Amino acid sequence: MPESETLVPRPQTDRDTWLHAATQTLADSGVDGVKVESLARQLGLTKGSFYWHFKDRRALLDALLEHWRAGRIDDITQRTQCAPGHEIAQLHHVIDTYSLARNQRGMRVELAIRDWARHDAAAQTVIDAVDAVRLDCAAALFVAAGHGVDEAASRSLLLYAYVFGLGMMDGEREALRPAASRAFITRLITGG
Amino acid sequence: MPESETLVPRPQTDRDTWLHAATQTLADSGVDGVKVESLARQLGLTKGSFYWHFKDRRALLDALLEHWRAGRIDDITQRTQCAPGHEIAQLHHVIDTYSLARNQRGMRVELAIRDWARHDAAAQTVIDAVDAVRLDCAAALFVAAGHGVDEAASRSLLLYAYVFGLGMMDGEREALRPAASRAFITRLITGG
DNA sequence: CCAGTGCCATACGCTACCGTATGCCTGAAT
DNA sequence: ATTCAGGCATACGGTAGCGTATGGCACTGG
Repeated sequence: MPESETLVPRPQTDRDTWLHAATQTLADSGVDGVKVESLARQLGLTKGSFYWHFKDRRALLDALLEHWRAGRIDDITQRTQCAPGHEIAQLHHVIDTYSLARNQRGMRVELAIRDWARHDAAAQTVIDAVDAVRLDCAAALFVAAGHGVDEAASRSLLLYAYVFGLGMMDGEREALRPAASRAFITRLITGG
Repeated sequence: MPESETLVPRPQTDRDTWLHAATQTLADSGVDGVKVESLARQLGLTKGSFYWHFKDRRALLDALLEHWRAGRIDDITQRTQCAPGHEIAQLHHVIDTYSLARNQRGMRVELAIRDWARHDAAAQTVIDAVDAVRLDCAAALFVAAGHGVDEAASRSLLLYAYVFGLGMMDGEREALRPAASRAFITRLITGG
């Protein structure tokens, strides 16, 4: 990843290296797997580097949360915009995006953070914020498609509970589910 | 907890004390929170006791998994039997059992094990076995209610993905969801 | 040529675990 | 009463991780 076209003399570029490695480890092993010395070994560095970029381990975790929050909210607002009349198709696309296990890495990060949030208030706050945006945007699409407000909220909740529940149950091997089954479920959720 | 009415001279009763405490900690803090010395402190004992009952920490975790597996499968087979003609009502009851957050402790244990299963093969095996039974039993109910086999499988998957996804998203505060919303979703899933 | 700062390595003390070795105590069998 | 095993405590060595202190090195501005 180049990521080298800024005018400013480039602040914190190596900080992002640590962040990226931490996110990867989070996805693979959960929060408790994100250890300073472990990441240092993995990056061919030492703790000396880490503690120059971050105050302590908690600062890394907080930065990770904030980065994820911003990225998710951007993604959601983008993905839930569409031309009038295509709302249901857009919702189908949202479901596919999550359950088709392309970008399965995103799902693993998400599940790791959700689990983390069960013991950590900061992570829970981020999850709540992201979920609120997600549910609001999806409900807006349902409303635009002609559903009532309450029904729109219910369907949105079902939609996200389903995709995350499926991500949790299916794990890697999602391709086993026949496409016809996924399509049936998608139609049931969206009412399309 | 008395638990003192057996005829046999009572094998491993204190072993179960460790198992129970471990399950509780698993629900509260995840697998990585289940530590031998931590549990010992919590029980007012020492490691000497633990290593008499268990070979090592892994043996405790395996026992925990096996205990959970057996309990779950018993529960499922019980809960999915019903008089002919009441299949959909029974499925509604299954959904309520999971999502009504009574026995929220069960959900926390379940989520902790599911997260654990992402890095541990033994836990994944148990999860797979339990899920297979769950999906089969639910699908059998849908079939008995008159649905086709494929649709029954799809609805069963949606049912459990929703229930666990909701448990993951809602966490503790499930009572916030209006009953009407839950009822709408339940009808959508079961087709009732 | 020198000072200063960004970036990193080395080395240290501390704590929390795991697992083992061994000793103490109590109750039941003989 | 003695023996013996169940059930637990104490004590030890070993590892992994956190955070700090400090030193080195490269580059840049003066």
